[in-house]
Amino acid sequence: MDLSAKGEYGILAALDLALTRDATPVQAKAIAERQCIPIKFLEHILRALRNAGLVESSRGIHGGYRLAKPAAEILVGDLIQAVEGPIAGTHRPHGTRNGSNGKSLHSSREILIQTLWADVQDAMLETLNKTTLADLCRQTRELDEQRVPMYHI
Amino acid sequence: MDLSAKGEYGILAALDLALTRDATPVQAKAIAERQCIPIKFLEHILRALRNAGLVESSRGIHGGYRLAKPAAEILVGDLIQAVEGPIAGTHRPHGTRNGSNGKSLHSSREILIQTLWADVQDAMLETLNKTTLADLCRQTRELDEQRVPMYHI
DNA sequence: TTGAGTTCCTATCTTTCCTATATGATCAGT
DNA sequence: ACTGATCATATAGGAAAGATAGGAACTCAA
Repeated sequence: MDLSAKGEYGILAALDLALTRDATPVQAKAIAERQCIPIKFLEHILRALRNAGLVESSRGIHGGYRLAKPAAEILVGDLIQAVEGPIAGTHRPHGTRNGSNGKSLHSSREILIQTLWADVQDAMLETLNKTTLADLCRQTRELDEQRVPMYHI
Repeated sequence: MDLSAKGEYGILAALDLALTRDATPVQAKAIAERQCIPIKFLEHILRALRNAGLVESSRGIHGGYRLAKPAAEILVGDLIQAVEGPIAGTHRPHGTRNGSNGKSLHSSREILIQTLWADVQDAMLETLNKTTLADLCRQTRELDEQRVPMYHI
């Protein structure tokens, strides 16, 4: 039950955009270098974020990416789902593969498990949606403040 | 974020053991047929459940499996973790792969994400542990009672 | 208009993990 | 000793994840 690389990259990329408050858009290349993400892989992730309406892009010589809304309005669950696909509603119990007959003898047990797992997914989503991108920004700055001064003394 | 076949099979197998109140142990073959699980695959799962101390086995001609404790004391989270490995404490952020130097520049962001995901795992586990095997038994019987009578009218 | 730099898109490759199977060893009872 | 079950390890096959390749489309500046 690990977080996928895709998911982690998505959060890191969005966090990078949120922390880089700049007039000009941020280029994928810059994000890739700062966050140590393979550039070609990052392009897919940024496209997913863009298709989900979380990020805007502009092309051409001074192109790049920026957040489509304030960081406080972007939930971590939005980022994960944009990149990894929807969390809920994808589970097909192993008995539902027969296309023709809808008999499904074991359905009661499978409905049970399906419901149980739906609860798990809800809990995951709820937890992810407790944190906004703005929260992550603040926490990042707090952590950095605790660390960087160590090297200045 | 689907439930793996392993996880589903594990729950189904345990549920089968719990519902089959019998003096003699239940054989893997019987479980496999009832729950539509490939027998050889089921053997792995039953072994995992046994190693976790959730199930007891006896060999020989009248061998088979039975629950090692009352169904009310077996949590669904126990079943899942027995079969799929521990849910928490496995995540390695993608920057922690360098064996030698412990500099880890991006550590603040990665610690952040790691903490966030730990919360998600906790939420999953908490949800899974809200239900015991005995609960699943009761729910199964309730669902079956609602269904079977339909065919008797 | 041309060229450079960027995003956008599709396809492919590589690796890892999941599912399932195969084979045989080990054990218990008749 | 024979039968029928669990136990253990190895491995095949396929799906998914991770990463890469190549070029089309677009924007702006010189």
